[in-house]
Amino acid sequence: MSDLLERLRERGWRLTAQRRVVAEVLDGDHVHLTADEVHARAAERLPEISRATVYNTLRELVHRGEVLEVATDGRAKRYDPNAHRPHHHLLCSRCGSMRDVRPTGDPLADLPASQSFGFTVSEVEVTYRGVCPDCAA
Amino acid sequence: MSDLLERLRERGWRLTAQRRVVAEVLDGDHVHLTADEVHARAAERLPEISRATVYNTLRELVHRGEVLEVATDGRAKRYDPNAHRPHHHLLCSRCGSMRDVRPTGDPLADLPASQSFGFTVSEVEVTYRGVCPDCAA
DNA sequence: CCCTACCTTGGACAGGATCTAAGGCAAGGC
DNA sequence: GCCTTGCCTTAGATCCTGTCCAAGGTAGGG
Ligand SMILES: [Mn+2]
Ligand SMILES: [Mn+2]
Ligand SMILES: [Zn+2]
Ligand SMILES: [Zn+2]
Repeated sequence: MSDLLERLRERGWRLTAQRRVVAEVLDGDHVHLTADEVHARAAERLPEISRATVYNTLRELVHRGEVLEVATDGRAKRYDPNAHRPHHHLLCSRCGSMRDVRPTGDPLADLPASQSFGFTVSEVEVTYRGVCPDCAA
Repeated sequence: MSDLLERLRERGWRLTAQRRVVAEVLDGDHVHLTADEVHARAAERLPEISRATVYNTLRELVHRGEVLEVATDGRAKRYDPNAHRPHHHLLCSRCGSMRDVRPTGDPLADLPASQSFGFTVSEVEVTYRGVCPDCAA
């Protein structure tokens, strides 16, 4: 993730301790943390970091395409560092845990022109719902 | 929609004027209203109806499977009376308007077992994003 | 080492949605 | 028809997520 910070710094981003810990927290596979979870984990390393800064940093990382923002139902949005390899999600309807999945096939191609209603369609998001092994036990 | 009310009454639902107007407002194709929009339209017919009752009624209709609840990013949830014919959505990323779509193919079948992570997968939701004709103009 | 534009901070604020306690009313039983 | 009772509705408080603000702090180019 440090190459991410380096990349952003070259684009004029100031490298602060707060941004560094947020980036460090957002690392790994199948990571889908809420803003408050990011804040809690960042605060373990940098206790004085504020909620506002976490929100600001997440918003900018999303805006620059480095982090994905995933809305799940009524709950808080989740932040996903795995933004560079497109993927979809498998969501446990009991506990809310998420896994990354890469289904076969191209859903974008499955939308016939007769169903486009004049929209310029650019993106498709697929969410599978089910019960995870832990919740099924 | 009156058969819906009749069905619910038989299951012990009290038939009140408030519930009737909410059900009347939620009728038609491509209908995806927010709770406040439902409230506004219901209030045209029944001015004293409260926001709380609209929320209560919507929650119960969703819980009984008569109305779909669709979460769109950061905005308010939308309520969709077209719950009995499964479908997916095409969402304008500018204005938030939605259309019902029925893509070809079965995305559930596109999730290989190797990608299921032990989940019991029961449902899939596909959201196409784009720009609607009005917003493109 | 300075300067300044950018960044961080706590707290106020806003919108969506839920909860509460008090009074209202649908509908079954007489 | 009218009572009764338990469900329903209501206004307003409250909660949660996320944004905004004004004041002070600091990264990093010169
Ligand atoms: Mn992911
Ligand atoms: Mn729909
Ligand atoms: Zn689970
Ligand atoms: Zn639009």
